[in-house]
Amino acid sequence: MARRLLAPNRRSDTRERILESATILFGTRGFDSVSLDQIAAEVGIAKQSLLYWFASKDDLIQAVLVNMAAELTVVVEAAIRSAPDMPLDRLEAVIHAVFRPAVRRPALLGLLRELSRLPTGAAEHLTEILNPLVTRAGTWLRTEMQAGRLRQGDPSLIIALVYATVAGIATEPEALRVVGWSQDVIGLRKLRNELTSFLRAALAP
Amino acid sequence: MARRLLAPNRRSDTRERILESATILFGTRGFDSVSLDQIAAEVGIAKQSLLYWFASKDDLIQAVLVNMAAELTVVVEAAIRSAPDMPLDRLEAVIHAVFRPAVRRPALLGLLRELSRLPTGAAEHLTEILNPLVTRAGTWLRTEMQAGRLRQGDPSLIIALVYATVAGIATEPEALRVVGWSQDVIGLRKLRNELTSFLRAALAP
DNA sequence: ACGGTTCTCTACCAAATGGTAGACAATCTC
DNA sequence: GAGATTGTCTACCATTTGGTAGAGAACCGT
Repeated sequence: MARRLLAPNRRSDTRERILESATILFGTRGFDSVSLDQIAAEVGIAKQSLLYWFASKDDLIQAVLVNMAAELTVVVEAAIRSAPDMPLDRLEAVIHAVFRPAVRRPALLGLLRELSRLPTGAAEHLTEILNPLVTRAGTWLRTEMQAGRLRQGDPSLIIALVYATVAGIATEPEALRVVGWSQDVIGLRKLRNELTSFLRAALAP
Repeated sequence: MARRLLAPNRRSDTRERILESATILFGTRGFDSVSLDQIAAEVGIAKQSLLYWFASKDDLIQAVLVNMAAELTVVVEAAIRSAPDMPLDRLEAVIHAVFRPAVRRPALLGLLRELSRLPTGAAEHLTEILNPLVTRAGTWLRTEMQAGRLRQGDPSLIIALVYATVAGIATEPEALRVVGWSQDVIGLRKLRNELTSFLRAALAP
């Protein structure tokens, strides 16, 4: 697992390309539904070359998950830092930030849905990365509520609402289609705008 | 596929037991991650007995989906009919109704998430069952809004919000755990209550 | 030029998967 | 009671899966 650290990687983006393809495939079709052969074919290499970079499928899954958590963290942290100071405006900025990767790479959030398919405890170390993010958002919301700049409520619900909406809708266009909704009825951008104005109405003090 | 219609089924609940086990397993772990052997073992029969009742895995999946759609329809329709007349109260009643199967059988809603893993068009006939449900809810919300009994907004968002929250949270306890939330922080019942009061705040005229 | 490292490949394997063929027992119909 | 139907099973099969063994090419520092 630390092999990569010992060897100076000369010039090979293979590992990154594998991670990228694996993220998309795993996120859209699930861990169990995607074979190493398919990922390798997508990257354009042989399966055994893939197994050179990642010792096993589990290894690859772990790497993909850590990658995803790090990427989400960067996006959200940046949004929080650079957002305006008014709580509702900042909330909107964060929501926009969360929606952005969802729009461009729905697979990223699809990975979160895949966590339940892992053996128990297999994603434990993700907690270290994602928990601070959620905790920080929660304490910020609570502070604003106590300061009277947001209506009282449960910060956890706000976060859960945003997460569920983005993850649930962004990664499930098929479920929406089956229900009879086209992308016109509830496309991602429209959904984002509706959600923010909705939260504004619900949270204005 | 019509074999069952020709033969009068004497006394055998095997088919129903298979459907029940398959619903739970498919809904929690996904179509591709569950083998016919596992389902058969859960029911307590041999795989070949399962294949006697359902000609193929695809057949079984289709049957499970139709079953799910019908069950959801019954629950929601009943809630709409027997709910009080005040729009916010009725909305709350419907939300409670949607949460009920999610609490007792999260797998039922988990099946909706699985739709995206099906080959394109494989779940087309589900539209006939589920679309009327969603359409009906949408027109009702719109009517109430136009009558001034609910604040103006996009009915689609309300429905999407409720669906995403229930489906996203109910069927993904693992994702919540990874983020660092225990069931205490955002258990289903608490979430349901928070969501309804939240919607009340946002939708009161 | 040479020995070692890095990287990709072909060939192969054991296990699991969806599915078929058909035997056998219980039950129903007449 | 005889024959057909219904339901469950054991045995088997072709394909796919994750993974191993090891050969060979390209590149490195010396």
